[in-house]
Amino acid sequence: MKYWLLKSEPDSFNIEDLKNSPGQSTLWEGVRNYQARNYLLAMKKNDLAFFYYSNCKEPAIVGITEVIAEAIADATQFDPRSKYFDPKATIEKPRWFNPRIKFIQTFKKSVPRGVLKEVLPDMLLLSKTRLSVQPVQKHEWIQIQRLAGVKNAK
DNA sequence: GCCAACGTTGGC
DNA sequence: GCCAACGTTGGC
Repeated sequence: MKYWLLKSEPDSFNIEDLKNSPGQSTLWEGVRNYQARNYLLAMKKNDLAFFYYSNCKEPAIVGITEVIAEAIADATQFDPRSKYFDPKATIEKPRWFNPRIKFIQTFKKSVPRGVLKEVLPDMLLLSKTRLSVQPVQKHEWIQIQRLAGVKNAK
């Protein structure tokens, strides 16, 4: 099983929005960066992902989601009215794929970027500023849950 | 709101 | 294929 981190701007889609979605799940659409794309393709069912708030007052990891379906062709790439439309993508050869992720929990105590800098200074999140999907190491995963005060961590 | 980092585009 | 120009991300 692998661990991931997904960035979202809380003004556009936050973890409450995910919780309130049908089935408490959503397709992770709209990523148009090749490195992130490769990570999205590598996200497999049962993998877990942190939900991170970017571009906001207090950037932080706020909760946990689980991958429940993998590598679904991103519908927005075929839609000329979508801002994510990709004229080079075809139904036969899609270029962009989504995992479906499900809400697991919102941390009672979110873990701010500032704390991550102190405790886990080597995290990819702190150096790869523009990568919206990233892998998380197991020891980082465990440590962050501890910082968030999660009991029965997995 | 500023601006550094960095990915993408397009002319040559 | 290089690289300047440009656009976006995202912390601060």
